[in-house]
Amino acid sequence: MKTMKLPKAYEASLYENDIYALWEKGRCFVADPDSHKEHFSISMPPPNETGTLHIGHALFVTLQDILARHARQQGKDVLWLPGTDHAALPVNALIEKQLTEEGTNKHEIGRDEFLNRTREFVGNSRDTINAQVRAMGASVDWTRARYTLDDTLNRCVNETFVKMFNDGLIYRGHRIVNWDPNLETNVSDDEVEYKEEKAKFYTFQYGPFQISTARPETKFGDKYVVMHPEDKRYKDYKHGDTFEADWINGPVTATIIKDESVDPEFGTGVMTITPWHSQVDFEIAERHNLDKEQIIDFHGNLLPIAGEFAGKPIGEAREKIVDKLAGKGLVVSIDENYIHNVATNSRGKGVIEPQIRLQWFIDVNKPAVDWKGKHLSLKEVMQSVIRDGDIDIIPERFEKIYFHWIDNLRDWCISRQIWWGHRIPVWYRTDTDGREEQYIGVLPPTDESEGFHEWQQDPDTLDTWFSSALWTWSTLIDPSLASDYSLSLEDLLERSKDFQTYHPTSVMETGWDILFFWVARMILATTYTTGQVPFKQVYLHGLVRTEHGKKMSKSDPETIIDPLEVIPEFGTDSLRLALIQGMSAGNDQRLGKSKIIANRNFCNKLWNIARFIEDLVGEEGREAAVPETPADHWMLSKLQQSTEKITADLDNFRFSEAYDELYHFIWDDVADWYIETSKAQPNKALLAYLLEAIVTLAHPFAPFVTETIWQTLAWEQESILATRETVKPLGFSKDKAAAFGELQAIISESRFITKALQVSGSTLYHTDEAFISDNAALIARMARLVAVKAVAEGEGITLTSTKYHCWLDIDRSVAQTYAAELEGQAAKQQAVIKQLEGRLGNKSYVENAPKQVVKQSREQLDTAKAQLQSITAETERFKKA
RNA sequence: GGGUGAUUAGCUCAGUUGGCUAGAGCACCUCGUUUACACCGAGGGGGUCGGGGGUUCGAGCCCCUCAUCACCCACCA
Repeated sequence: MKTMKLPKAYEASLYENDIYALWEKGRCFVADPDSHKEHFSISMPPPNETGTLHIGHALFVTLQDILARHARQQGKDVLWLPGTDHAALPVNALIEKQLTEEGTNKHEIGRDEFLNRTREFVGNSRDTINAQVRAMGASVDWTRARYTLDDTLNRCVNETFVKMFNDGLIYRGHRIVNWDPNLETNVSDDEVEYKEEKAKFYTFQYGPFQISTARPETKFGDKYVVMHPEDKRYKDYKHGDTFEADWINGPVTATIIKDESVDPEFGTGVMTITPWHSQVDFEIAERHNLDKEQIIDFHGNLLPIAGEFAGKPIGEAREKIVDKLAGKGLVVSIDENYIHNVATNSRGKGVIEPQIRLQWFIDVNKPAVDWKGKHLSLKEVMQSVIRDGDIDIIPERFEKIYFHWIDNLRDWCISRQIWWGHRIPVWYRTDTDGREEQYIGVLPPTDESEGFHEWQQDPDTLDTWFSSALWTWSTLIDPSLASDYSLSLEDLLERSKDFQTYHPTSVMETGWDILFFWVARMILATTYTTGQVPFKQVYLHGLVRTEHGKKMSKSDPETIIDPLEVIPEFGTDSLRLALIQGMSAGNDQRLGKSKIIANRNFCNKLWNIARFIEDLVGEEGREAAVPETPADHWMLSKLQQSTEKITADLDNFRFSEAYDELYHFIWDDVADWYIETSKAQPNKALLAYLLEAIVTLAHPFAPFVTETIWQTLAWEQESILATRETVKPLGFSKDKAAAFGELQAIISESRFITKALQVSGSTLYHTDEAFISDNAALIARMARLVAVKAVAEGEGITLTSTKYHCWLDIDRSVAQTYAAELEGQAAKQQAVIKQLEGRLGNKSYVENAPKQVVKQSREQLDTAKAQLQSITAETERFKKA
C-alpha cells in the first residue's frame, strides 16, 4: 500500500475489511493482565443472538470503542470484552414461530429436538452478529469472547442460584405472576408494558351493592365485596357480614371485607375481587386470608366454574355474560368510553393474564448481604452503592429514576416456562408414597436410593436477565478453572487472573432503556456474589430515532437507518461520527442520511489532508520537526489546545463536544489555515509531524480512515496506529503563535472587503512594516491579492482590525458603497463598548467577578475601542472624499 | 396519580461548575476551478435561547410559575 498513489476520494469499502484484519492479526486488542500499565476494562453489552446488527448496536459499539481506543492512547492496558446473549424469550418465540409455519409445535418435537434446533440457529446468528461488530470497528478482545449460555457462565449461574438459595434469598411459592398465554410463560414486572385502550365499563347490581368492572368474564368466582372501612355510605355493613346475591350462574353467598386499599372516590366505592387474576385483589386476599379461585386457564379460556361458558375464550364470552346479566336485570349501566390500561408482554406483544403459579423468586427485602460492615437486603445494597458514590451514573438524573424503581421493586420472579435458557438447578423425586424430595445443587444429584423414583429436574428455565446480571464477572472467570468442580465459587473468583485484574470494570456503557432490566440487576447480583460493584461508572446513552423523531421500527422500513446498508455505501467511520455528533448523555437523538453524508465528507477531508502532505513531504517526513514561521508556532499551539480539550472531554464522556473540537480543529485550523499557508511557506517535517498528530487524535473517532492513512505513510515503518499512544507535544513560542493571529486578521479583512465590493486584483499597501514585508507572499496568496507592497504614504481602504497600518488600493468611487458597511460595524462596536463600559463601571462587578473575567473585559474593551477608532477614522476619510 | 426530560437560526441539535458580543451541521444567498479535497474554497444573511416573574454585578444555564411535546413509573375495580 505504501507506494500507491492515493485516489482523490476516500472509498471506505476498499480498505475497511483489510484494516480490521490487520488489527486482529496484529493482536492489537488483546488485553494483557500481566502488563505494568494501568488496567481499563469495559464489558460489552452482549447483543441478542436473534438477528442482525441494528443502529442501537452501532451506537454502543461506537461509544465504547472511542473509550477503549482513547484509553489505549493514554497508555492503558485495555480489556473490552465482547459476547452475545442467548436471549431466551425472543429466540424461543422465533423458533416457535418457525415450528408453527412448518405445521408442528414444540410439544410435538420434544425438548431435546427443540434445543438442538435452537442451538443451530443461534450458532449462525452469533457468527453473523460478531462479524457485524467487527465491521463497526470494535476494538474488542475476541480471544475472550463469551456467550451467556456457555459452560463457564452456566456454572456461574448455578453457583449463584445455589448460594442465594442457601442464604434464603431464593424461594419457591404460589404467587401471582404476569402470565403470557401466547408464549406460555410468565414474565417479570419490568417486561410488562401497559397500553391505553378504550373499553366498556359495566356497572352491575350485586346484592345490595353496585359494582363496576371492565372484565365481566372474571367475575364468576367473586364472593367478596370490598369497601373502605371509613366509607360512611356503607357504615351499616360490618366486616365479615354475609349476604345473598343473584349472580351470573345463580345465587351466591358473599362476604363483606373492609380494606383501606379501596378508593371511596372511584365508582361506587365498592368492588368485588378476583384474587387469582389481579395483583391488587391477590394482595387484599392475602391480607384477609380469603379464598382464591382460578377462573381462566393458562390458554386464556374459561374454566368449569363459568358453567355454560366453560371452555370459551374470554374475549368471546364477555358480551354473552353481559347479556345474561342483563336478562336478570342486573346491568345498571354501561360506560362506552372507559379508558383503561391493558397489560401486554413487551417482548411477545401478547396480552398478560395475571395468574397464580408456583414459581421461583428472589427476595429483595431479606437482609442477607454483608456490605461494608452491615447486613443488608439486596434492595438496600442497590441503594447504598449509588448513594455512597461507589457507582456514578451519568447523566446523574437517572440516579433518581433508579431509586424510584427500587422503591417500587417487588420480589423478582426468575423462573420461565420456556425451554431455551439456563435450566433451574433444582431436582425433585418422590418416594413410593408420593412424598416429594427436593435437591438444589450446582451439579445434578447422583444418588439413586431405593424406594424413590428418578430425579426430575425442574422444567423451568431462568429469566435471561439472571445470567446477564452476572455478565461483568462471570465473563472473567477462567474457563479451565470453571470445569473443575472441586473448586468453590470463591476459589474461582480468587484464582481467575482476569477477574482479579479487570473487575470491577471501569465503566458500563449502555442505553437508559435497560437501566432496570440489566444495570440494576448487575448491581444486585454482582455485589451479592463477589462483594464488589460490577463497574465504577455507568454512562447511559439515548435511543436513536428516525429523522422525524419516531422509533425506528421494522414496519416502517423507509425511515430505518440500517448500518448494514450505510457501512458499504458511506463507510463505518461516517456512521460512527454521525452517531456521536450532537449526541448528549441520556438524550434520544435523530439520525438521517444528511448527517452521515456530512461526516463522510469529513473523512474525505482527512484523506485529502493526508494526500496533500504525503505528496509534498515524501521522504523528508523522517526529519525532526522544528517550528519556524508564526504559522508553525500557531499550529502547534492549536494542536496542544485541541488535544487537551478532546482528552478532557473524552475523560468526562462528552463525546459530542470532543468530536466538535476535533472536527473544527482539523477542518478549520489544519486544512483551511495551516495547509493553505503551507502552500506559500511549507515546513515539511512539521507537516509530517502534524499529520501523525491529527490521525492519532482522530483515531478513536474514525479508526478506519486514520489507520488507512497511517498505512500509506512513506516515512513510517511497519507500525499500527491502533496501538500507538498520543503523539508527544512539540514546544512553541506563544508570541509567535499570537503573531499569526495578526496575519489571520489582515487576511480575513482583506477577503471581506474585496468580497463585499466585488473587486479583484487589489494590492495591499503598508507603511513599510517589517512584519508585513516578511509575510507578504503569504498574505497575498491567502487573501488573493496581486501584491503586498511597502510605500511611504497612500490612499485606499484602511484595514481596521489590525494594529499595522495597511490599506487596499481600491478606487474611492467603488469604495463608497463600503461606507454603509462601515457604519454598521461602527454601531456594532459602539454597542459592545457601551455594554463593556457599563459592566466595568459597576463596582459590584469589578469587586465580585473573578479577576480573570474582569481582565478579559478590559482587554475586550480596549480592542473594541481601538477598532472603533480605526473605523471612525476610515469613515471620516470617506466623508471627505 | 407520581416523576423525568425537551422547548436555542428554516430543519436537526451542542452549549461542562452562571462570565456569551449565543455556536455547529444541513439548508439558503453571493463569488470562485488557486499545485489536497466540488465529498471543495472564500464571503454573507438568519436567533428578544417557549411565556411570565425572581435571585445575581452578570442568567440559555439557578429558583418559582404557566404552556406545549416526549418519555418513564404506578395503576383504580
